Amino acid sequence: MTVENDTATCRNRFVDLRQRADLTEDTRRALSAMAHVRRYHSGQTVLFDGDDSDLVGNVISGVLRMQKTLADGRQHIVGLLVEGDMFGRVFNGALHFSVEAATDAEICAYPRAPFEKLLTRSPDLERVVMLNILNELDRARDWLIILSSQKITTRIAGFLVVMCSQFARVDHLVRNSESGPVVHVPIGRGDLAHLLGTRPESVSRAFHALARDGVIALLKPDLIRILDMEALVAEAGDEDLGGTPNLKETLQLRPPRS
Amino acid sequence: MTVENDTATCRNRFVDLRQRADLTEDTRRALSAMAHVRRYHSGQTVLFDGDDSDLVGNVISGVLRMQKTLADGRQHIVGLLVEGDMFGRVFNGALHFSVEAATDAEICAYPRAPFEKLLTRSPDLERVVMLNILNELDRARDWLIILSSQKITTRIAGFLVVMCSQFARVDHLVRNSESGPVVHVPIGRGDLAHLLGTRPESVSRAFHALARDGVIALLKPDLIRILDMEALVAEAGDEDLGGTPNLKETLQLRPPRS
DNA sequence: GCGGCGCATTGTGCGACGTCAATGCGCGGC
DNA sequence: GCCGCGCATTGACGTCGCACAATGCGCCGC
Repeated sequence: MTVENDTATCRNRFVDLRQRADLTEDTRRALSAMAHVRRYHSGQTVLFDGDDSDLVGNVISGVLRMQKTLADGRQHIVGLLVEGDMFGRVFNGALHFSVEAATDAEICAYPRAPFEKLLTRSPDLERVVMLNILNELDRARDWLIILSSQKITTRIAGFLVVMCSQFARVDHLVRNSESGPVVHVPIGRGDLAHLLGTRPESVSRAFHALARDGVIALLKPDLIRILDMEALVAEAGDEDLGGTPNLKETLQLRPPRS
Repeated sequence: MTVENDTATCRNRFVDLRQRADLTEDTRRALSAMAHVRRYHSGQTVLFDGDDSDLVGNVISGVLRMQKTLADGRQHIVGLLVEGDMFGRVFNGALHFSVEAATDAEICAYPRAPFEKLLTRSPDLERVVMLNILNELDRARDWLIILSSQKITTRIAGFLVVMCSQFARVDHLVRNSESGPVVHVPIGRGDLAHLLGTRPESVSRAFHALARDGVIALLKPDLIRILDMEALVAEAGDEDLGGTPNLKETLQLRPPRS
């Protein structure tokens, strides 16, 4: 059983709401009946800020970014959505941020009204959605910790740790060589700077500072090999690694305890 | 109809889960049957980090702080809980932070298992809980925006704006005089510094810088009058004020459209 | 192959925050 | 009323990140 197979299994289980094993056959059928797949190119907007959107959905492939538009026109990224993540408003009004494709992306969309209706009468779906939102909340709080530091190197290190732990289930963690795991950063320096609340120049400097210290190696601007995970975590402020008690497993790319 | 009466009405509607008008009589009765009120003194721990807690609840009075303990012993506050806020894990495992009383506080606690059971068969409660979590998520994202700036004055300004908008429903917004609203900061400089990811000295400096510019007035360390809301919002980075489209109403302490 | 555009990187000066240390202030105990 | 502790505040100094620019690099269209 290779790493690739595990990853694939993982993806099958989580990526598509309609195929999740923890939903009943009835619920899956009802979801399938109302689902439709949409494709977006990098840069396209999926949902508009303030939009009283009639759409909920989950990401099938690619990366979406959630961003707030400030009054002065600047935009701040408040989170990334990767394969399997849900987005859109359930139950209450307008979005407080817009959702755009950070890469070419595929989503599975559900019209809101029937989705809510199904949600109300399907405890299994309710549970899945609630867990998804709670997970999202945990991720947001992890970001809070990362952003609470104002040393950029710390933020970058925290970002990389989160990429390793949270996104390991999809293929942003490309492969595990003898030198250490290789992380794929799915967004450019500019977006990353927005995400971390800084400037592209500082992001670049922080990456190269970590590289000089032998903590990481920059294979390409968007491909980073982690050489010294321990040092990276220390640089990230010795976080308790929040929602990932099984980080060590993840980093070794062991299959999660099933 | 005075401001105080509106506020009181508001509090009756939201503070206690058992009394919420958007729950059915049956659900309220079931909640009451399993509820028990607990009191905590400032500094006491309500829930421990990593605790596989069997408790969910909501705050009746006072302020709780959610904080992560880092590996090196430092603690970082990831959010505050005020009257009406819910806390605790629904459906899945351990907490990723501890919950402590920031002031003397009263909570209404429910044992987790029966609460979840009730949740599964009560769409009205499900909706209330889900909205609560979504609200929490929005608040976390507002914090993300605030923390994404590393200018401390901006963070402080953002904090004050959030205090005005999000906590206006409880009495942290003390009163509205001719000179402007007065905000009660329910935590000390040290905690505030933890919350904003900085040091008490910098918090102090930022407050006094805003005071020098005539934006706020420091009545007491924990009592702040907003003299120039427009300047404060501008200083906060011209945020779109996230989840508070009715901020202007709130700041004028008008009753919300019912 | 060539040119152009966008993105990443590198260099420099200035301003802001952290650190360390000292002082002021308020409140509760005695 | 007095004392002492904890918290808030203020000051001096070093470091780090931002602003502003310039340069290098890769990719795409022509």
